[in-house]
Formats: sequence, C-alpha cells, structure tokens
Amino acid sequence: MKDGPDISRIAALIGDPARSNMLLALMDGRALTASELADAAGITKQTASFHLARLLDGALLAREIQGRHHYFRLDNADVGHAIEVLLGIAESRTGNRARTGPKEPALRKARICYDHLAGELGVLVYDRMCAQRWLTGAGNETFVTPKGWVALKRIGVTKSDLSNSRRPQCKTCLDWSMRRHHLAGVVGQKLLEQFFERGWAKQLPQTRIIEFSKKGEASLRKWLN
Amino acid sequence: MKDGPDISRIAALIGDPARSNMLLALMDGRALTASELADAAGITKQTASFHLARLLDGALLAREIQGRHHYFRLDNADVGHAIEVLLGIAESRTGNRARTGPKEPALRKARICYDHLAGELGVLVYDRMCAQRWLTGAGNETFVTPKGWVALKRIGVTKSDLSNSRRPQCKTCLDWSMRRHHLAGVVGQKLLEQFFERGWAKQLPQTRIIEFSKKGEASLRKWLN
DNA sequence: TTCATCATTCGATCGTAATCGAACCATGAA
DNA sequence: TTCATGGTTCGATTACGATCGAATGATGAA
Repeated sequence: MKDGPDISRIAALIGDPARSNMLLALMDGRALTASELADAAGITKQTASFHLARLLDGALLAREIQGRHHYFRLDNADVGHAIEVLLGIAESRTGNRARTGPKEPALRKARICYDHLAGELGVLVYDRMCAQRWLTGAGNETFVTPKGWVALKRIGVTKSDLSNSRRPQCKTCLDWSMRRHHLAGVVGQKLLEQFFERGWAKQLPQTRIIEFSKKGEASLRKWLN
Repeated sequence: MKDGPDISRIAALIGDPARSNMLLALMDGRALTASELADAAGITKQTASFHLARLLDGALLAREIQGRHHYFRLDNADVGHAIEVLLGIAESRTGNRARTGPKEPALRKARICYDHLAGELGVLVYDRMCAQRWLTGAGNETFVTPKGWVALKRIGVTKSDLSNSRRPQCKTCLDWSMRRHHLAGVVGQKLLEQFFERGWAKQLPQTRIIEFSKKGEASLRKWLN
C-alpha cells in the first residue's frame, strides 16, 4: 500500500458534496469562474476557493487565469469519464427503477458528456459511423478512415483541425444511460461544435441537456444516412 | 440537487483508505470474510465491521452468510469498473511517467479485473475473438456468434453454462493499462475459469497478477489462432 | 490614485467520521 | 453445558476536514 496509486485520495476529492457539485457543474465542458462554482455548489467564495485548491492539487481540475477571473475546467476527459461512471452507480442505487440512466427523457435523448455528445443520439452517431466504416478499430483505439474523413469534411471537420492537438483523435466513452459507447476524443468534440454552429442543436442553459431542433435532427440523420 | 443521483455519497464511500483497500482486495472477484478484509486494510475487526456495514448500505458490496463466516464481494461489475477508472486516474497522477498503467510488467501483461482477464492478454483475447467474428456488435453490446460458440465449446464453455444467469453474456470493459477493451460479462468470467482449470494460468496469491505458463500461453494463442 | 470586484489566505469554530477497547451475540465443536 | 472463534454493537476518544467572518492580494476601471 506504500506508493501504489492512491485511489482513496481521488475518490475522497469527489466525495464531498460541495466539490462533487462543482465537478458536475463542469461536466458540460465549459470553464467556469470561482464565483460561478461557489454559486453552483451553494457555498461562500472562501469555501469554494478552499475546495478548488484541493481539486487543483489533485489534478482533477485545471485553472486558467485571465485578468482577475480564474477559470476552472475538468483537467481531462478521464475525470469526466469517472464522474459519469459514478453517476451511473449512484443512479442505479437511488433510482431503483427498472430502466437505467437519467430520469429526464431529454437527458437520455441527448446530453453533453464533458465535451462531446452522449445519450441516444450520441450512440446513434457512433453506431452509424462504425457501420459505414467511417471509423475503424476495436475497443477504445478508434481511427477515422479515409472514407470517414470525406464524410467529416462534408460537415466541416477537417483533418488539419486536429493535427496540432495532443489529445487522442478518437476515443470511445461508455454511455451511462445507454450502456453502450459513444464517440469521445477530439473528433467527438469538433463534431459537437459543428452541430452547435450549424444550429442543429443547442445546450439548454444550466443543464447538460442538448436539444436538437427537428430540422437539426433530420439533418444529422441525413448526414449519417 | 435535491433527489438527483448522489455521486458524492458513492465517492465518499470509496474515498476512505480503509474502505478503498478492502475494495481493492476484492477486485479479484473472490469473496472474502470480514476478518480477511480487516487484515487487508490493516485495521481491527471492529473498525472493519463498521466500514463493511457502510459499504453494504451503499450497495457497493454484497454479503453472503455461511455459518459464522460472512463473505463479502463487490456487488456488481459496475463497482469494479468504477474502481478501475479511479485507479487509472490515480496512477496517471502519482506515476507521472509516460507509460500508462501499472508499473509491474506482470500486472500489465495479465491481471484479474473483478472476475475476468485484463491486461495485454485480455485485450489480445478480445481482439482475436472480434477479428475472427466470434463476437459481434459494436460498443458495449456484444454477442457471441454461432461460429464463436463452436470455438468456445472447444475450450469448454457451452451456451447452457450461461443460460440461467441474469448477468449479460458479454460486456466490454475498458482496460486501465492498455486503454483498450477486454471481454467482461459471463463469457469473460467462464473463459478465465477455464484457463485456470486447464492449468494454463494461475493467480499469484495476494495479488491481481495472473501468471500464464509458457505452455498455457502457447495453448491460448493456438486457440485464438 | 481611488474604488470596486474577483479571488485567496488566515484564524477560529464546529461537526462528524474514524478508530479501538470492551462487551455482546451467534455459530460450531467438544 | 462450556469453550473458542468470527462478527457486530456500544461508548468514548480523537483528529481532521468543512465552513465562514475578516483581512489581504490582485486586477481593471474610473
């Protein structure tokens, strides 16, 4: 037990209500200021600052300072993934109802998972992209095929957009409500960005829900054939 | 924040060193007695009993009473999955070295993940089974093909073995060291069982390491072509 | 410079969770 | 019955972490 990975340290960081509320507030991938996070958790600024320092120290959060504003965001997608898994367990305990996943149908349909699309539509995107051989590779190591790049270009995501990023291009992320995988990684992020820019979807304020317009969903399905 | 899934409750349960040590000790899928767990965590029986009651209450553990022995095991594979994810984060924080995953090469090669095989060999099994169309389906919903049942029968796993289980037959589990998927679910469990029975591999006591004999690994690779 | 705002640090308080000794309960063996 | 063992409950202690008021640092605007 000496120098092994200290799982309890990480879990304890998430295990405080104030901190977990702040982490949940960051699950949409945005960066929030200390005051906003204090608000989200319902605590004073001092207390928030204390907790944020701990989260920074544990490298669950990253901070970016702009003038007098300090912006905090999840340090990486792994943190978001851990929170999704814990959400899944917590839900199965408290909910105790037959169907898995979030209660709100809207959340189950489409939501943001750190910085990419999750829910029914997220799984649909991943499935269709696999079925049409736009993606290749088993398990978590997934790559875009040449055919896939053509399709992505049609929607405004180009290879050069991602070349200078250190993040893995594609990853899969286990979907909490669907119990299947959806697309994460830079491609997943850029894709969602395009959905927003094209007006196909927008994020409901203060929630993780992503709402597709009728037209937007139709366009998406058309793109996926 | 009223009645939503309480992620901090779950995380706080894992976030105590004594409890996390007990959970880690159970990651090999076996069921251990209260005394054994007290030992594993380095605490007295009373304290262990206190923690075990909390873990039961939070439904992270399940208890089975046999005479005066109380056996504890992880309540389900989701719990094991959550711990693997946290292990991954903790490792990336403390280790800070380039390569991901456990330090010990043996652990990276083959280890037990809740009740199935993980590590390089675990990923190999999954990849080969997919490549030969013994498994089908994208994401986490995976099924054994007719061709796959033939191959599984050759190694002693038959369809009838699993018919009366409520657990999903096949699941994929994200491998902490490899960052790829390996096979979980009942099939993954039965498969590992066969590896043990055939003497291809054995678990090193007090560790999660699974050691394949030279002959055993050769037999495994032959089975996978 | 002065002022307002955003954030962190300090200090003190408070509550609660972890711990263990001791007692108690249940089971199985003698 | 008695005894030994595995496990839980009770009670008291202890220590640590969360919280907030107040003070201190920054930054940007007037």
